[in-house]
Amino acid sequence: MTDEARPSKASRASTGHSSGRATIAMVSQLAGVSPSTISRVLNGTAAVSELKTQAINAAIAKLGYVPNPVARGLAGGRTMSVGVVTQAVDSPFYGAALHGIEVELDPAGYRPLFISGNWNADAEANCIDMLRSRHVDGIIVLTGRLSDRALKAHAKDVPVVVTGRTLNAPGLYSLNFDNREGARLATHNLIQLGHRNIGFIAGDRLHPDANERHEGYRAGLKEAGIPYDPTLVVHGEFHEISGMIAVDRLLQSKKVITAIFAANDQMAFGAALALRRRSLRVPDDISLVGFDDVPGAQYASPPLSTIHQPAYELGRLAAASMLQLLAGNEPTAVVPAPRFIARESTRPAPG
Amino acid sequence: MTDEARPSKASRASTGHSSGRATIAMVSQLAGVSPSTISRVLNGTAAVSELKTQAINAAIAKLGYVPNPVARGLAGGRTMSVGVVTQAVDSPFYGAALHGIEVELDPAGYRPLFISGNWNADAEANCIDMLRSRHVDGIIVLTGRLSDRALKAHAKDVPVVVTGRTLNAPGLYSLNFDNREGARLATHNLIQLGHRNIGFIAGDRLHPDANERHEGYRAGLKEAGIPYDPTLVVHGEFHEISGMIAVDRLLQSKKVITAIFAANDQMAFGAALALRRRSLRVPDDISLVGFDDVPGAQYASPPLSTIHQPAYELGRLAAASMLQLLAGNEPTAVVPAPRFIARESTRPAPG
DNA sequence: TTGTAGGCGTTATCAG
DNA sequence: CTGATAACGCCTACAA
Repeated sequence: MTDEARPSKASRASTGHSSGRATIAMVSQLAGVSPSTISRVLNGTAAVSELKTQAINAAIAKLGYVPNPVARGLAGGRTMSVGVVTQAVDSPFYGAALHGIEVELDPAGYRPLFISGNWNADAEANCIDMLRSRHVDGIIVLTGRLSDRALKAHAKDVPVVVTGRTLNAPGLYSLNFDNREGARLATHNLIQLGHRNIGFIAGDRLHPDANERHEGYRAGLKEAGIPYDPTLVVHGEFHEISGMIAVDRLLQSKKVITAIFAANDQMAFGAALALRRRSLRVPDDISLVGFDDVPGAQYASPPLSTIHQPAYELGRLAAASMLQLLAGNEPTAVVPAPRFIARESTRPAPG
Repeated sequence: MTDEARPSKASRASTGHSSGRATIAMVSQLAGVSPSTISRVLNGTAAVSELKTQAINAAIAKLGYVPNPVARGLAGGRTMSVGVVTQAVDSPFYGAALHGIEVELDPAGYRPLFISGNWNADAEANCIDMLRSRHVDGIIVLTGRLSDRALKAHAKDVPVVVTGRTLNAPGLYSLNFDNREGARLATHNLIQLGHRNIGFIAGDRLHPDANERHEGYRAGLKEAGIPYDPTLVVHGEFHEISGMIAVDRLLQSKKVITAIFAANDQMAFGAALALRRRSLRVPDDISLVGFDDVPGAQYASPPLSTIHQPAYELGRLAAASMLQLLAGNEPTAVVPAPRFIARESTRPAPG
């Protein structure tokens, strides 16, 4: 039923393969108009008489003509593709963002070209070079480590949208999630539940997000008048094992701890497992809060309370902004504020 | 202004590349050789004298020349990109596979062009059309719903690698993971632990994998002489909620059940949560086994026993096979056999 | 408003 | 072995 369902396309001659075969020259002949005029109606480059426009559109429809992006790219026009520098195609977080980008770009006819930078500034620079050699029409950088300067430089040649930082420049738009506020919120909620001895599993120091979240933790403590105790803070590297190790360290310190806030969900999962190994129950013995709200958080045992980071949405916004930039408009997207999602890994502090 | 902004080009130590500004014409001039000859050494299209070859290579290095893939594509040569039709960029499983593809393709100079088919045959057909209009050099289809016939037809024009089915044709290579054997293995292991009343949470009937896994469950039962009881089987749709609902249904039947085998990890997580809600403990009261071994399985609470499906590896193998096809060789990749990963969600049956 | 001519950077097809 | 000479399919002056 896959193929039979498309008799119109199947009936077309040649290879039996549909799109992309017809060229502008063929349309030109069928419509009795010069190729340039066709290009004009296609790109809205100049006004074309109503009559010819119709003839052209008819011919295009009849031939099932679709412009060849490759030729377009060579000719200096648009490739209809936007490069996306991500950090890891796997990773629940980036995966969702990429999905959002794809969904938003698609109806506009653009295709994303994903490429992983692997948290490495040099690699990212290469990625961008590669994307530019491929003539992408725009570049979206998801939380890269590239310098602001480099980004601005690229923005002079091609529209750039970057997430994870705030940066203004012509042809450049940035979308920044408020990590600090998110972490403050998490801490605040724990405090509201009566917790005062809150362990913090921080992220990789080299990671900007990690530092912002750390700040947010301190801010949350401060506004409640709780002194910041460095011995309650352990640094991890954003993956599960870090969370497990962190819990061991936290518990070794013999300090009283009734809650733990991990700088991302993955470390929170690791922490949950480590606690389980020590027969400490979440949330009965210790409350636990994560950050990101990855897909798995909702169905973890117990479901993890966390700060929701709108990854999918962020992807869509980044793509939408790119589309606006491409259209010569000023992007207007605003990143949603962090939200605390109360699930079952938190409960009021004892006493 | 574009170029002045990059004074550090030479100072970039390691990769020392510069973005593809230099053209073949420039190399031609510097080396005192015709463009065609340069193309020849670049593609190994024909033998070139040692002397000129060196001059050319020197010029290329000096100019930091990198061929323009777009122009290449137009000229009928290779685009150096291979299309990848996946089902969902997010999804831990496909994410890992995509990563594997990217890693394997990269050193060969090829770039993957990802596009999601969203489990829809028509959408997949469009994806492929789009990829072809973009002149990709090859197409990798990850477990699509496209008909075998359609795939074979495409393989006539461009190399195709497909996973999730077994299919032979010229220019086409398939990589199939043995789902049936994996499910048999899971069932077998549960039986080895003494379980005889094993509930099965099956997957979406429309999904080939689901049916194969269902068969494997039956095979495992049969080889142990345990009769297949349809009331112990509930169909889900491969996501967590399905797992939760399935557990409810399974428990309502009032049958004795000491273990549950879910056709994928996500449903297993859902099942774990539903059991928790009913105060049934895993594995103390009920053993649980999943399928896929997604990244989160290892750090779930408790860590989930499951069948390891080598997603990353599969991606690499698919890409490697594509590279072989592209080189005109016969692929030789073989998918690793399923393995049962014993973790902490299973234990011997009571009694 | 429209057509013509040239070029984008490579590869392929010819002759030598 | 090597160099001209066409394409590839489209866009953008320039001219009409």
